[in-house]
Amino acid sequence: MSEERSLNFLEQIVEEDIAKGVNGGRVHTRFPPEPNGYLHIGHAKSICLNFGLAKKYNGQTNLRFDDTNPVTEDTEYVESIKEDIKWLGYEWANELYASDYFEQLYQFAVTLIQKGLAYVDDSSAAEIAAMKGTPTEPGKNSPFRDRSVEENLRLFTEMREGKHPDGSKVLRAKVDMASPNMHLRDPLMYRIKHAHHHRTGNAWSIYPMYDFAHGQSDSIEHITHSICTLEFVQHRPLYDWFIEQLNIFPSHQYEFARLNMTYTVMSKRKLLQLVNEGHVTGWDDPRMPTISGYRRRGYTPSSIRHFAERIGVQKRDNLIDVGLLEFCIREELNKTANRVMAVLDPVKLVITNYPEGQTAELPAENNPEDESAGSRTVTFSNTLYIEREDFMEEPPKKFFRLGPGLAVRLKYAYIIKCDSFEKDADGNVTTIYCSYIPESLSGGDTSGLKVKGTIHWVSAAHAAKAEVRLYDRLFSVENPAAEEGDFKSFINPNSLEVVKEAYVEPVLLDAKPGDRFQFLRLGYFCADTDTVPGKPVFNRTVTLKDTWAKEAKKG
RNA sequence: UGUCCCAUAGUAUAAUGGUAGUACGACAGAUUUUGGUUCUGUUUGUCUUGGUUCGAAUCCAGGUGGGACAACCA
Repeated sequence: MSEERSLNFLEQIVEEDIAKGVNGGRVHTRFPPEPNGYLHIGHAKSICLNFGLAKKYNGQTNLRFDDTNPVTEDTEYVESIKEDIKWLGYEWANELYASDYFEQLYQFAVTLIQKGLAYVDDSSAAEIAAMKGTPTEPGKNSPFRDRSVEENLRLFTEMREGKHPDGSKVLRAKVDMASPNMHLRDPLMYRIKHAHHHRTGNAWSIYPMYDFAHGQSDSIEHITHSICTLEFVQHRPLYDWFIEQLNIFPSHQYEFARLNMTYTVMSKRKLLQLVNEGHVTGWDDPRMPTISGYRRRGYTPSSIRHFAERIGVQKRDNLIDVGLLEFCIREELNKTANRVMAVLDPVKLVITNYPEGQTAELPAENNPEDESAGSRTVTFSNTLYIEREDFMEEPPKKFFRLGPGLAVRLKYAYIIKCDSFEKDADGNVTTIYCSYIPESLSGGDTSGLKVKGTIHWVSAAHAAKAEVRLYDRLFSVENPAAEEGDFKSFINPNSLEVVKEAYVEPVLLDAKPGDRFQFLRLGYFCADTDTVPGKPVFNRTVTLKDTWAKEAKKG
């Protein structure tokens, strides 16, 4: 019965540790965001990894905000991050903040000073950078490197007391200015910032650097497996150094490759730019790769979790095809979304042999993949709207839709044949005239006729109106971050098309924000938060697979 | 002229010294009252050169290629 699935490299590490009895077999992970932006799909990978690992091995996961830089952080971000994690379906064991440990971290720093392993440096940022050397040249010792323990203690106390201005002093670890690892060249531990912190207010005028806070925070929480992305590989020796010198709980860090996805960008800095410069409407714009963006777009938590599972985890750089994410949401929505008819680009169709004013309520199944979804009725009449795209004046050979002399089935209704059509002065088709076959009604077809195509429609007199927002990829190149020049110059100008008045089945008037549907033959749509009673707004989550579009493109 | 990480179909990811498999994509066909879904089939891969071994994607060495590191950011 056991499912034979191979383990990813993190699961292997955890299983080996459990087998060896490391930490008594305990597994405790954490997800450590900085509250300076919204979570994106790359964070979702990390969340699924950290929470998923703990869940699988009966462990726990902390949510810890690494809030060590008061000037970029905000409670708005804290709240959005918590909401997104919950929405993804995960529960944290403890909600914690690096700022909870500020006093403890301060004491750690004092301990290092006392051991002669940290010193106050009065050099400017530029001087420190200059003395740092380069990756291929060793650095130089700071002239302040050999201050006495007493002087260091006094100055560090004064820094805490706010007696020195921003930038005038820092506390550095005394490691090795000649180390080939840049992060070991006397890294900064504390800097002076007379800034208001979202949780500690004005209590502190010094704040620990990430490198001095992160590893010890994991240690304080007794995190067993500290999982992060590849760029921190070379920081690990420093974290291990602090842990060893302070003789505290040895958390171990393991690194994986961050998620990259085609046709999008995945850095908070770039996403912030898109928001601030108005290229999108906000962090939750449905075109954004943020979790809140995907939520608004109509993605489900499970589709994102399945995506995270399918992409796997490794240490090599990757660029995942966004098509895989789309596959994951289609796969789910195909089974769960009710079908409904909507015409986005309408053209009028008149059935000349169907009595004017007569109507019929025709049964329509809600979901062919799920019988329990039941059925509804749709109103039929002699005047309909169909999709403009479903009619061609001079159709090519394999066009299985409407054209002069061609026949199609109207979904849930009759087979019709096109007799004629009218155009306006500009050459646009204005009305299509058809005749219907009375014996061909769906469910009781005795006509013996076979048609290749079935199209969707709505009755002109009975249709409701809705706004529909059609989204396409935000960038027009596969890997905007890798292109030369400003990534914003690769923004897809057609990433959003708004249909102000689409004609839809009246049932959609009752749609509530978050409700998901398949608009037959068009795609999956989700009622937007802008929806108000009687005036629905729909976001296109993803199109259906369209083999005809592909065929047509081939020409 | 440094240190570290990495290298398997188009994209991801397995195979943990013993038959190179899976998913997505692509292509072809069947089914279909959604050109959807479903089903069947096809296609394409171990960066390179040596070494160890009865046997190497896997272990070792050299090369090549990609990535990371010089924020008082995280």
